[in-house]
Amino acid sequence: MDIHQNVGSRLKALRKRYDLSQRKLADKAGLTHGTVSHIERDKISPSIGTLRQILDAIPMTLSDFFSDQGERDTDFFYAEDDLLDVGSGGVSLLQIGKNLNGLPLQILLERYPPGSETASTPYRCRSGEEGGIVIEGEIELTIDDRTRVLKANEGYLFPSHLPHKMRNVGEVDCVIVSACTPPA
Amino acid sequence: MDIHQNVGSRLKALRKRYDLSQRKLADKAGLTHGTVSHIERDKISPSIGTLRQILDAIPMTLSDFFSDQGERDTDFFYAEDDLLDVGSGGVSLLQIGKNLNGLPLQILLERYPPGSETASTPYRCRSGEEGGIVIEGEIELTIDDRTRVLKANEGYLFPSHLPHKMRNVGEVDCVIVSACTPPA
DNA sequence: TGTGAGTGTATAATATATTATACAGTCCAC
DNA sequence: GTGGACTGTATAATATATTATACACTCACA
Repeated sequence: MDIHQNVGSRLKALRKRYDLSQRKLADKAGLTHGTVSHIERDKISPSIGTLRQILDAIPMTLSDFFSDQGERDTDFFYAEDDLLDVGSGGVSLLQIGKNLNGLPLQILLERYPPGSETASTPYRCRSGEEGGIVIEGEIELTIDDRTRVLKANEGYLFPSHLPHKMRNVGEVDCVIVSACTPPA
Repeated sequence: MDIHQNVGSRLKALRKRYDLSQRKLADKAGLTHGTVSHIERDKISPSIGTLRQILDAIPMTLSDFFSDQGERDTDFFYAEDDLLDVGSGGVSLLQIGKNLNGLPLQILLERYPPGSETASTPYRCRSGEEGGIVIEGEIELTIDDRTRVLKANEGYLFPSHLPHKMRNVGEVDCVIVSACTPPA
């Protein structure tokens, strides 16, 4: 009963972030504040049902609760210089936020020069979704053996675990805004 | 359907998929096979520690265990006509995918005419993140009492539970690509 | 037929989680 | 100061999870 690493501190941080007292949270969840106190101090390992009750009251999913969520930025705005380039080769991938660890959302401003492409590796992500919208130019997108060319104002959306590949078959840069969750 | 999804059937399917008997799994996890049996038939709600032991033996993370991996759309590509307008007033919000129910990711192509704005209501979302990138024009964005004007290629990212408001204070349309998770 | 090695289930005994309390500290109004 | 409404913690009593069994069933093989 000492092996539950961080359920307690996680719950406490979560509760604080939503500005709830142990009693308020316990009321919403239909539990007693003592239980919340026990859990937060890692005195007990709550049952799934109990934790689900608590998270439903916040609300938050069990999956999100257990996905590592570190401290988050308090800086909400990002100038162009604040975007972090995580691309390689000729491809530019500008990411919103430098410290995404644990954040459930990654947004990228992508620019593909003519002829450039992303690796065709299956790139086995965790469960999650990935999608985007083409802003300028054209891109050939292959998802799980299905290929299509997308133009400006067209989009895509697929589960991240599928192998996928981007290739700019046009003659001008292709600009895409993409989002995926959770970040790999 | 996921509110009361049973841990039991999920664990049983998982165990079967890895071709393990209740005893083999229990041994690996350092538990008794009776416990596994109880859990699979939903006779008990296991403690987090116990479930973690079991999943470690498979292995699988708690987050992945609770993440819904149900059937989803097999249509990955979206032409401009396939985007669903969920906006109101003068604001156009084109959503990728018509049937997002249960999907953890919503991507929007937003267009704000000069002078238009989104409701200033706190708009208390579920937990999650929301962010975006300005493509054209300028937008005045207010997040939790902080206000800033963003131009093209600038972005924003914040936890969805904070009150926020958009207003186009420029003289041309403002185009934004945004993403949020989970969809409200 | 058996016998042995598998399966999963059912049930008391025991360990643990959850409740119902009491307690101590903080903050604010008066 | 004093009272009241909050915090969060600590500890017995109770409810529940987990264990240690026993049991019934299937399948392969002699």
